[in-house]
Amino acid sequence: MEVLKDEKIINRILNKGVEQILPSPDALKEKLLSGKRLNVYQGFDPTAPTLHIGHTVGMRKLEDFRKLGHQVYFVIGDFTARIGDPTDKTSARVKLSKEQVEENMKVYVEQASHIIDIFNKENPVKVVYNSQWLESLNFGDIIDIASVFTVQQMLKRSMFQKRLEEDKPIYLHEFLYPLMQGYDCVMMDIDVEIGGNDQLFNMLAGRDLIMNRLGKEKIVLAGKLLETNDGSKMGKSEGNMIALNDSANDIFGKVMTFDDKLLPIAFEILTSYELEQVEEIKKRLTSGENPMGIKKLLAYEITKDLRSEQEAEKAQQYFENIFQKKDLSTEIPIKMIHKENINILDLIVECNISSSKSQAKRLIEQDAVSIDGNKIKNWDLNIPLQKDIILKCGRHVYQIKRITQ
RNA sequence: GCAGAGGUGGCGGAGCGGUCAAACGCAUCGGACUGUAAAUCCGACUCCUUCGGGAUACACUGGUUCAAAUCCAGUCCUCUGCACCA
Repeated sequence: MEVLKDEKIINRILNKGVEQILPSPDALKEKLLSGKRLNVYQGFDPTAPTLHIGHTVGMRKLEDFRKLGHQVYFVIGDFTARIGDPTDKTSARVKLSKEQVEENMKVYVEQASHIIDIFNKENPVKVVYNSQWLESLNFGDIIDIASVFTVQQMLKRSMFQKRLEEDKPIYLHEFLYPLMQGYDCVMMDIDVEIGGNDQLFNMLAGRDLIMNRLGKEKIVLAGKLLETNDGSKMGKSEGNMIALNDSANDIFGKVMTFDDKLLPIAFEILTSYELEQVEEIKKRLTSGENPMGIKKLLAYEITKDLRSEQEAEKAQQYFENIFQKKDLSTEIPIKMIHKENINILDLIVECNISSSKSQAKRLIEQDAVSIDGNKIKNWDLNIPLQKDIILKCGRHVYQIKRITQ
């Protein structure tokens, strides 16, 4: 396949959502203009049962490279996942079993295909598993690789520093993680590696190794992370981590809980908006426009890319009806109950809103629960299921239907 | 191996014989206010309950006591220092 030099795409690769490019943006630009077909990759460790929205940032970049005709590798880090990346962890990570990892990676390619045209006819992406080469390394090979790095180099990492200060253990195998990632690069003869900025250290390790082994300079492209400099961010701990297997309604809803300050960065890294359009958004925000409307636009864009236009439209309607107009008549998740009547506590537990009856009881005491719009005050209430009812509990809404057998 | 310090709820971290389901902070969840934003305020935050209570919990296992997260013994684990350096 011929390599294109589309100015617009190249510009996007170099600037949009980029935190830093090493050794320099010019070095990358030069390679992109050289006409040579580059080997580009990002690794995804199957440590969780689903990819999340943070992963899509790199995937969009990969797609741009693919469009230009470069060879893109979608690397599933099935081996590295079992070791555990120490990045950002102030304590050692529990190692995953081979079975867990296999279970997790099942859906990764399918999910990624929403963003990357993996099976494109002209220029398909190569999906590879790093256990393919890492599993067969022997101790001699590993020592060989390890000899390229120094302990001082490893200890530079801030989270190792932190653990040293806190007298927490650093296990030897944790030093090996960047080496493995570096070895991936060598095996695929990588020209450009893409990853989040938190992956910088690991990616740089690969630079050293590939220089040592193949005598060539790998370019590292570190993407921006979804956070603001005052600490607002999206993540699991914020409760609004968007998993790629979330429903359209959930994706839309979770975006709506983003902190306003995240809007510009979110448009830049999570949507297909061009940088000029992102500037436009920023202007609208500073001009005093209600951020809510802009956030809806963001939610729509993200939902559309991850699902489809139709689903995004439906999700927006759902959101507006349920949460803004407080109209409970539109489509809401349906829960089937096989009984004629049910205790309110059991019902809440059935719907997975809370995991225990005690907790459900507390929710009722806190005025969180309503049925058909009426607040529930007593926890010993029996709910007759002669007709469908609407259960609302905090931000969860369910329509309850009875199944007659 | 020796010596010292230590292991408390999702996390950090008090408590050091009864009033401890465990201070305080963070995170989380509800409510108020809103835009399912932020900020702020209020409340909740082991499980079960016939709502009176009950059952488990402070690394593990035993013991002492009317009574243990708190005292004793053993076990496991972590950290620090020293020793060992094949």
